[in-house]
Amino acid sequence: MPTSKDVAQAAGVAQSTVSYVLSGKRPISEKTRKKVEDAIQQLTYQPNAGARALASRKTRVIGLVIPFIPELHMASIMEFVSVIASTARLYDHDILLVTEDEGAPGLQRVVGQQICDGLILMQVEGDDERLPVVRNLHVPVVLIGIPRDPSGLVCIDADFEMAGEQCVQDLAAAGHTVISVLDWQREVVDRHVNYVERFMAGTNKAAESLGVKVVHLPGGTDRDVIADSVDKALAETTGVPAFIAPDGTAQDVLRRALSSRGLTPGKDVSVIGSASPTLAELQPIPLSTIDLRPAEVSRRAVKIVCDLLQSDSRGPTESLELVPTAITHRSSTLRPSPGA
Amino acid sequence: MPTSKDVAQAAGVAQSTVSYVLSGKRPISEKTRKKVEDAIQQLTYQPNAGARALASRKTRVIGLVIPFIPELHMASIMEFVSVIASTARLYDHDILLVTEDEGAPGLQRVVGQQICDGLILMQVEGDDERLPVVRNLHVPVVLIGIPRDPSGLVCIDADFEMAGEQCVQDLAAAGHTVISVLDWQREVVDRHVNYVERFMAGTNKAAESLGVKVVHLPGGTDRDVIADSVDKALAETTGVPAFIAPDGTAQDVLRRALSSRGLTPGKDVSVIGSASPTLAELQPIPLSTIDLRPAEVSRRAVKIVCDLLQSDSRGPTESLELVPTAITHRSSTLRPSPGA
DNA sequence: ACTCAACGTCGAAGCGTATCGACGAAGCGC
DNA sequence: GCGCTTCGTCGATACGCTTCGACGTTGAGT
Repeated sequence: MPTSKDVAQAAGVAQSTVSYVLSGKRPISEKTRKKVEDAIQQLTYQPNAGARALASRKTRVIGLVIPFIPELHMASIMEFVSVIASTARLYDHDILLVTEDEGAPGLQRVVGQQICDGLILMQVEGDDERLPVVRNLHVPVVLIGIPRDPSGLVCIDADFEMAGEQCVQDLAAAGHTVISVLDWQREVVDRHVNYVERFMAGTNKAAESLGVKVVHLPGGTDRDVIADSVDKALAETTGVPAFIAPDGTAQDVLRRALSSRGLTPGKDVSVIGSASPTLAELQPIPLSTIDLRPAEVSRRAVKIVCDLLQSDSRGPTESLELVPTAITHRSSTLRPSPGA
Repeated sequence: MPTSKDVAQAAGVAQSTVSYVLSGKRPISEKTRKKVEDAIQQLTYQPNAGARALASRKTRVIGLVIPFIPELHMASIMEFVSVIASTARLYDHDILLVTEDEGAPGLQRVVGQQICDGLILMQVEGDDERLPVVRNLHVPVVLIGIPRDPSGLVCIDADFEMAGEQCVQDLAAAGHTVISVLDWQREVVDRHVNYVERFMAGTNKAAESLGVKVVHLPGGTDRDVIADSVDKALAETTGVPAFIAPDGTAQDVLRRALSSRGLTPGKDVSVIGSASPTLAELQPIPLSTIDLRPAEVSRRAVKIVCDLLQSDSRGPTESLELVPTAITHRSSTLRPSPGA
């Protein structure tokens, strides 16, 4: 592998000049720049990341802590991961995977060994055990998800409360007076993942202001649980029943339960699921969805870390961003009745 | 951040001694080792990755090239990613994400800048444009998937041919004489991903030796396509129909098409889907599955790279490993009739 | 014509680790 | 008791880059 010294030699300049051509941190004459760039081309020189990191104290790597619990909707997690990795490249950074099972020590490891310049944590719980550690890490950390106490932390997430409101408003506008909301899986609820509560709060708020009734029911992927929830919902409803299934994993089971009871979404029942535009395409039926904007959340998370990295802010930072959500109508919900 | 020099000072030894304590590459007396380890503890010393990489010419990082095309079954991709990351830690390595859209230049980048010591590529196509580059990279590369010409490459994958055989054998044993196989999505088939062909070959081979009929039909997630395929299959079948859906994305749509025709899996139709044990749990019905062993494939891929890394083999290596698959019976298939 | 400020380039000093050769101290056989 | 190996430690150097201070060169201003 050629080094910058080889390039310097080939171009007839000093090694430091090569470095300045690459970094642009000092003015270089057009003539010299050309000589150096030609030499780089010819030798197919690429700077050594280790040496660069050692000298500059920047690795240009961001650690991404990913969850893998089957109860989460993996397709959507993957969308986060993928967009985060692509976006990081736009900022000339790379992504290092850290699995959630490494826990807090894992964070200390990658930061302590200076493998990463910053971190992004996914699936942050209400009282995440890693939070105290995060607060004391001297590198930028962005949380995807809002913990119970976000003080001293930088957080971003979809606006789940808005999402809840939008779903209820939408169904109310279509004439539904009783709306059933399937909860996330027990495993998720029990972790006090804050978005569950925010979503539910949104549905309640909208229900109150619109004078409709919202019924919360157990969700998940267990067939019997869902069947039970559906039966309860049907019992509570006089008109056309409506369901909101914000948890991606519950959608298939719900659809199945409805269809086995002879109910067709968009005809004798309304269903709003959750999916990004990308994933909605793959649904077995044209599902009306609430888009929780995983791609946008991912992009912003990366931007925030990179901005913090650049501003080199060592002081404690704190911020909270909520990304607006949006409903997309497909044929699984009733149209608003103009007469209503 | 403390350095090894600080540790040396605190322990009253030379810096090189600290290094030898950590690496174990030279004998160290019990007394000295203890002093050094205490100092490390006290200072919470962690070696600097950049400096280590620079001096040792090893980064302890493996690049993982991930696909993100919606047509793939993302939940299963995520299972690969997650297991690969965890396994890498067992070998004291980390995983750097490289997205597929960086293409061949992306590989040259991470290897050229010496960000990684080795690579794992997922979703390798039959005539992958990256193969010529891979052959000339002077680092270990493991492909998950088998290209058309695997010469000079190290490949691993599930044994899709075995999987195809097992599915057909199983359904034949349950008394089915006509078996319909849903193909992968067009987008996947058109990329000549080799596992598609291997799976189909397996089904044909078994069909021939068992004297049953295998019908190949278009798959994917398009409702109309699947509906069409189901109708064709039903027309071809006299007894109880049987379906194999090796592509995870097609399963939901297939189930829906069957149920809307009044067919119940395990009763008047047999269905074998594809899922790892982890993911099978989350299916809306107890689906009999072919397990394509993503976790095992992942573990072995990591092991192979790490072994190659250790043996430091610069010479061209070539190998091909197939991981045996297995069928798990749940209630979506008929039981073998003892009288048959 | 002379001063002074850019401008462009160079040399050298680190950054923190791994590793090689050297060297004193023991332990062995004869 | 002598030379010899083995053990345990040290000092020095190399790894490839960034960055700082220094220095020669121009061109503008007076």
